Amino acid sequence: MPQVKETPFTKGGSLSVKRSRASRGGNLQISPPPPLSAFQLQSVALFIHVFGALSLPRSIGEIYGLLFSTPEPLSLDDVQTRLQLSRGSASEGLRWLRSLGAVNQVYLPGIRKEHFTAETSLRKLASGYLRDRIDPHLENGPNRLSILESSIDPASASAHFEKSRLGQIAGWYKFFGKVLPLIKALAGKF
Amino acid sequence: MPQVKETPFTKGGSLSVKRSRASRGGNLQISPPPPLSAFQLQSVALFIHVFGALSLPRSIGEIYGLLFSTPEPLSLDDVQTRLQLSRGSASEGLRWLRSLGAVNQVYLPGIRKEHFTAETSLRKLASGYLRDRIDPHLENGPNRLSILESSIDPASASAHFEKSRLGQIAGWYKFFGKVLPLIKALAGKF
DNA sequence: AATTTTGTTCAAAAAAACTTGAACAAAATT
DNA sequence: AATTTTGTTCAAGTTTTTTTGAACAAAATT
Repeated sequence: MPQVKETPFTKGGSLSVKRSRASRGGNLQISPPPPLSAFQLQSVALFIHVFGALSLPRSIGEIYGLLFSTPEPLSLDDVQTRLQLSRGSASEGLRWLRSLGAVNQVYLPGIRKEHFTAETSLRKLASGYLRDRIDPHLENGPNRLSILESSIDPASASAHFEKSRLGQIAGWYKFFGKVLPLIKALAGKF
Repeated sequence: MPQVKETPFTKGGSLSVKRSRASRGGNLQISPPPPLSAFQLQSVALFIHVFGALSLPRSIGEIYGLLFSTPEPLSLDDVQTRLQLSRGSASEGLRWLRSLGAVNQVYLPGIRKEHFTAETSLRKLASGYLRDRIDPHLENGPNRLSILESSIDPASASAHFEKSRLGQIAGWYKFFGKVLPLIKALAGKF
């Protein structure tokens, strides 16, 4: 049954990082990754947990946690080296966070690399999450309902029961149709 | 990056079941599993999808979908044979659903096996889910916040920034503390 | 009290999700 | 236009989650 992972990083006091290495291309000279501050480490742990509650992968929590706890915008490379994760994870994780609106792209004058910061507005975070992860399911609702409806044989003995179940589901969709906008609106006030 | 599985069962028209067998103990005589009606099959598909949106396992969606679409209470064995899943999955899935309050236990006079029906009250479903899967994280909030707070070195240059982040998170917790009860209350009206 | 029925548990197997890193593409610099 | 820098993609590898099924436990029936 479903549950949230518990790892060294997630537990209160742990202050070290534990992943296997990746060093760019043929780069022989690796500058030592800048160690994370206590605040950064705790933030990363916190967000691994929070994102885990939504069944999102660890790397996403790590990345958001790092950006959240760092005043300056960070580049892909910064994220990769500081969290010791692969380029692939860093890239895809950042992209996912960006698409959700949880991470902002910052253009620094005179610097080529793209840089990123954490979006902290609850309104943007909530509406991004709902838009990307929940709304699509609701939009499918009417379609799914009609498929279900067409599977009822009106002549059968169970037709009455089945129609009442159908009504039930319709009510649920209505509920979410009302509640989600409400949540988005309320999030704007925090 | 995170996504929802797409399987034969999940797609619109598929009307067959596809899992490897399990037949009780040394039972040589297997009665053929009663085939699911079109309505049941579509319901199962629907709930696999809905539960999948919450990253819950397929078997949970199947079980709830079957109970939802069946007028009579079903026993563990009924569930197992009709969905062609293992005893273990059926047992654990039912237990999980029961603990959430999404499935009700029904005692049928004169019948030994426990029987189950789907709970369809939105209020009970929503509050069960929130209670089991979300509330625990919020209860941890204050604790996590204080850990984070204690990781700030007040003398450091970044202390100001870090404190503002801390305030941010505190605001988020407050938001959820307000919104969750509201959702539960609203669910009662549907 | 032996047997049968019913339900749970958990180690091992299977499936799904996540991560890695090397190959590729695109853009900027030399 | 060659080279370097930066970023993405995706097949293969790893880890985690889910499922299976056989062993066990508990209760009821014979």
